Amino acid sequence: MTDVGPAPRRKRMPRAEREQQILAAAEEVFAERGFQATSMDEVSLRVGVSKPMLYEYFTSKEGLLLACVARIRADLHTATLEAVAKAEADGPRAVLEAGLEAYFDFADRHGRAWAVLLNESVIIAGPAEEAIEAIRGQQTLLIQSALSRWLPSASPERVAVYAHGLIGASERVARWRLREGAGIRPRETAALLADAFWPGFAVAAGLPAA
Amino acid sequence: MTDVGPAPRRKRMPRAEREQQILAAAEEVFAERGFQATSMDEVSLRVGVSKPMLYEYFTSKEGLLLACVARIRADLHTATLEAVAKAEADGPRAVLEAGLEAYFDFADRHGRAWAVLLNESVIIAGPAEEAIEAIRGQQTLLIQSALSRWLPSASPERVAVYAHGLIGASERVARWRLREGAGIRPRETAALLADAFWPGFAVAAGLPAA
DNA sequence: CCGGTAGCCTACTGAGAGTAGGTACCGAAG
DNA sequence: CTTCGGTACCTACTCTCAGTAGGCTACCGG
Repeated sequence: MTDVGPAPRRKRMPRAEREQQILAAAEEVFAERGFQATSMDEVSLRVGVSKPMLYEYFTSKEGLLLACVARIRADLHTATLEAVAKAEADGPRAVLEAGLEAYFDFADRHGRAWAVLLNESVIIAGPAEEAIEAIRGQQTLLIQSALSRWLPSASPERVAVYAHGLIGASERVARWRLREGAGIRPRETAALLADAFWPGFAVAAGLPAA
Repeated sequence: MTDVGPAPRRKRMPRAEREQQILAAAEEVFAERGFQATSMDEVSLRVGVSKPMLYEYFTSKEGLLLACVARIRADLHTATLEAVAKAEADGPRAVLEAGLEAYFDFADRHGRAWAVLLNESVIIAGPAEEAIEAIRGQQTLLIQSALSRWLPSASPERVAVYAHGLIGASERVARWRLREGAGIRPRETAALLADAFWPGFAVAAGLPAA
């Protein structure tokens, strides 16, 4: 029982920095174990900070998840925006493809973290569910606005269905790629999915489907 | 402290029947509260049976969820099959639309139970995740086989992407309908989503996109 | 050098998943 | 009718883990 002093006493650190550390650790653990099987004790252990800190900064386990989701979604959002902006000049079909490719690429790079944080582990039933849907809503809005620019004559319902359909399709295809190992690259996947949707968009816009 | 005997002693019942009772109650509670917030105690209370029974029959909380998922998925599967079979004579586009309509209709009828059991609450990270994906796989296979009949010249990757895309799109659109109240009927929703996908299918099949 | 506060901790409570180890009931064999 | 076996069922736990109460300490401005 050679007790070397009362406690190791971690180093102090400004709040913002600690928050980032915690988020990084939490993202890891969530990705490894999934939300359900993640324990706050393990996260705190991995950061090297005590549990009440996590609650101080993120209120609850769901809060912590939510913060992770918000962060990774924001990254996804900017990545997509960037890709889309670059393709803008090449016309709508190129934009669609670039957006999809950015998405699959992002999913590839973030592996299970992407799957857990943005899809499966969205367990929550209460207010957090709303919050997560709200975050997803940004993405939907982005697509909806792009769509209604290209399809000015389409009804709002049509635009909504197309936008949500596109998002759902992307998510599920990305998930499939993750699970099957999928020897098919983001670029080709994007092209295939664009093939599925583009003719529909073209028809709705009154253009030839080619 | 007027204790009226040691316990009310429920009625005995053959296993299969009890299992159905339990599944019904569990589906209710899962739908109301979501997986996370559902307690086995509450389920057992609602069935009027003690907790160890649930574990005897379903092994774990995840096992119970899984059984619910399997049951509701099976219902969905037969509903879809039926609708599709009826539309078979009217050609592929009709089949697509009928399948989608059956899906949205099913989601409408089962409300939150559908959302929780088939989408959001799929929390699980371990083997249960696999099991759930496997169940979903049936549906994917169904669509894939239909697709490869209509698009005999398409590569397997293309068929896979289209199939997963279609499923993802349906799920997300159904979810959107559920959340927004969506004053748009299953029939019209199906037509819109079919509009989104059909031209792509037609192009892939080498037909006019009309 | 002396508050004030922001970052941090130990040590608890309570809820709920899962289990050990029985008891009551029923049909069949003796 | 009685014992035997099996199946449905129960009470009363354990243990893990989210979340909290309450206090200590390092650092900064005055």
